[in-house]
Amino acid sequence: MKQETGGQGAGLTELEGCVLGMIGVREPCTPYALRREFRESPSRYWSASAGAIYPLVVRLKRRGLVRAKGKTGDGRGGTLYALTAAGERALRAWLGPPCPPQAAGVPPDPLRNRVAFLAVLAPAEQARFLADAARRVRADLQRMRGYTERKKAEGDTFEHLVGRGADGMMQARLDWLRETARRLGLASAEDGAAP
Amino acid sequence: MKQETGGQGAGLTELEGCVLGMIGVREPCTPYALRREFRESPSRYWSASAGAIYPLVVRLKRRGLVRAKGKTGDGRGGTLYALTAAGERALRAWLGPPCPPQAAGVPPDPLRNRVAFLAVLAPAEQARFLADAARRVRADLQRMRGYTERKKAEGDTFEHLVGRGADGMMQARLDWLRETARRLGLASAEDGAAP
DNA sequence: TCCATCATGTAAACAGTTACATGATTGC
DNA sequence: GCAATCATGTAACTGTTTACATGATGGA
Repeated sequence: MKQETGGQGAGLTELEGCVLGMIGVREPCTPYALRREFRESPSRYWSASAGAIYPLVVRLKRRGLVRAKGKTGDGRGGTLYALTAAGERALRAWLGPPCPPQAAGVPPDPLRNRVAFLAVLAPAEQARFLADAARRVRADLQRMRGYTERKKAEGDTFEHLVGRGADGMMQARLDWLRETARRLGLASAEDGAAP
Repeated sequence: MKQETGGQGAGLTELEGCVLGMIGVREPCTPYALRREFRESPSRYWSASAGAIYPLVVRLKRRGLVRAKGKTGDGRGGTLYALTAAGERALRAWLGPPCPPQAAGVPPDPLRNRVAFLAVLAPAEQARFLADAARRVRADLQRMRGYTERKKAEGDTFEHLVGRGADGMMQARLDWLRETARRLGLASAEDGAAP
């Protein structure tokens, strides 16, 4: 999947944009630090694998968007990277405005995909599906809130805002799962919903 | 990107699961009908390209999950497909319960990705970004609501529920953009927000 | 007649995945 | 001394994308 979401001539993948942004806000840093960031993020969308990050950084370097800026102080061979002037321009172009259509549009949701085909299940199974989904969404919401609180405590305003955004989405999904159960005339099996 | 979100031994991509589900709820149908469905969906996540659908259907056929079931009545060479017993089992396994962790987790959001790096913009540009994003989200929300209303009028309960889910997400994003502007101390530039 | 749509494919490119591999360093 | 982490890569694979291609059908 190509996943191009950059505005006009940007030509940046969503992951490339994110990596460029991560380097931008905490220059200079090593690719490994980026990997750690991805690994600790509550979103499991990207794998944070070495096979994704290192070739990507090489790509950005070849395009002249980042440049090596020395090594880490400790003896390990960590290469520090920073944005070039072109890199900063590319980051701004990727960010927008204008916001690319893909970015504003309805975000994908695997749960929504599944509900679309719930007709193939018997009502009792539909109820079980919805109850199970709600339980897991609530669990992930709790995990995520820990992350958000930690970021807030660290004074990271923007990462806190990101967490608030994810929070709102998860809350919306919970409300929607409840509404879905109600509309399908199923016992919603509400056990300990968070306020 | 592999995108495996199937439960346990399912081994189905998200797109494969969706196609299997689409065939399941409206058997029998042609691959072209699936393409039309994707094209008319308010979600622009998948391209609905021939290069995605046809090889995918061939894949499902080779795995014994779908089977050809005659041709369309009109003279065009449309091949109708339907689920096999194994296909129905695979669909149920993909749907869950149990709901795979990837499905319940925080869904990706390009807007959230961008807000994470808003620090590289000056406050005035941040305000412009947020206003532009909100405007576009509102526009997409309107487009999407047309689709949802149409589905409701057609009596398609589940597609209506899917629309309601997307609606909730978009609404949550709008609220969040507003909150973000407020927290950053920016003039939110509220022009004609939908209730 | 002509154009849009129906209908099915193929080919090349590419991003991101899993898995494997190596070596240095820190902490116990 | 040993395990975990730091740090950087490589190799094979696969799903999806863009772009191209063909032919038949329906309506203006």
